Amino acid sequence: MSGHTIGNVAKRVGIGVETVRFYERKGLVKPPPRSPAGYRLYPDAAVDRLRFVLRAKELGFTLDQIRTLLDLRVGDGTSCDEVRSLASERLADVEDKLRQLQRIAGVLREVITTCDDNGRTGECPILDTLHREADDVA
Amino acid sequence: MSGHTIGNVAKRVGIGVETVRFYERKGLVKPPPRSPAGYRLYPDAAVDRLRFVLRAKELGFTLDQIRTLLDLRVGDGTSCDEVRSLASERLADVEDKLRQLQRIAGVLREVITTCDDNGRTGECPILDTLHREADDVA
DNA sequence: CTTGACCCTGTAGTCGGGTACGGGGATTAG
DNA sequence: CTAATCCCCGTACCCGACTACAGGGTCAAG
Repeated sequence: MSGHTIGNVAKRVGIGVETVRFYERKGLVKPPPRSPAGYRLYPDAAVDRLRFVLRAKELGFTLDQIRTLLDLRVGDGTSCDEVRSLASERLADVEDKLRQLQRIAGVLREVITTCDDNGRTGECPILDTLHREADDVA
Repeated sequence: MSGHTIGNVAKRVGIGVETVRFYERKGLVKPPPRSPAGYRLYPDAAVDRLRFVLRAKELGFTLDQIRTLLDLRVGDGTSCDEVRSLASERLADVEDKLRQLQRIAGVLREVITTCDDNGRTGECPILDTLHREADDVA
């Protein structure tokens, strides 16, 4: 009735049931209520939470970092100051990643258009571009 | 004379010598010339390349992906079309990551300012925000 | 000409993040 | 009723990315 089985949830987000249980052990999804027979019965929110985990993972966050991201909601024992400073730390990480990615995106665009113009790879100053990029950041 | 020893290079970029050799085995840095005694002697470019690897890793690229990024310069045997399509693929990845990160950054900023306004965590609709975010993306 | 800080090549161990059993109950379709 | 399919728990295994030896050569300082 109320709640999706683990297999159902797993299929929705495109991962295995083992992985969902693994994330539960790691504290990334909270243990859901159980059916009389002991089956996990997930609320809809669990699906969203799992999707969030997967996206964050794609972006290079570790499971630990993702947990602290999600734990920002703790609410009761934690002061707003703590939450804010945690969030600020994460925001700084994220903004740094954004800057780096924008550089890489720029380089790739340059590579692509440069290649467009002349037909041969030998003339594409790709590694040079990557080098300049690397120097800039260094 | 011409070239930095592995330890020197490793210290400059802030990793261990073992890791540099590991990256060489993985094809992320090309084998440098050797001294008569067999010591690796790296050109300055190697330092840049290593820094690039580290940044890319931070951004959630696997070592394999980073290698293909760096191999874009191959030049001789590869056609410009190949290079362009590789670069386009990577660019698509990168742009996707950028979008996701921008969302997360937005959520974090919202969390921070919301927390600013009222003093207590219980009132910060943080998980709600994360949820809305997750729903949007779904 | 020795001592200490490097370097070399292996190979083995670690850690994060899963993935795959094995043995056993629950549910549901026919 | 029974077979297929799902779920439970626990343990063991796997892969990517390091990290740490072991055993031995090199080099600059004193």
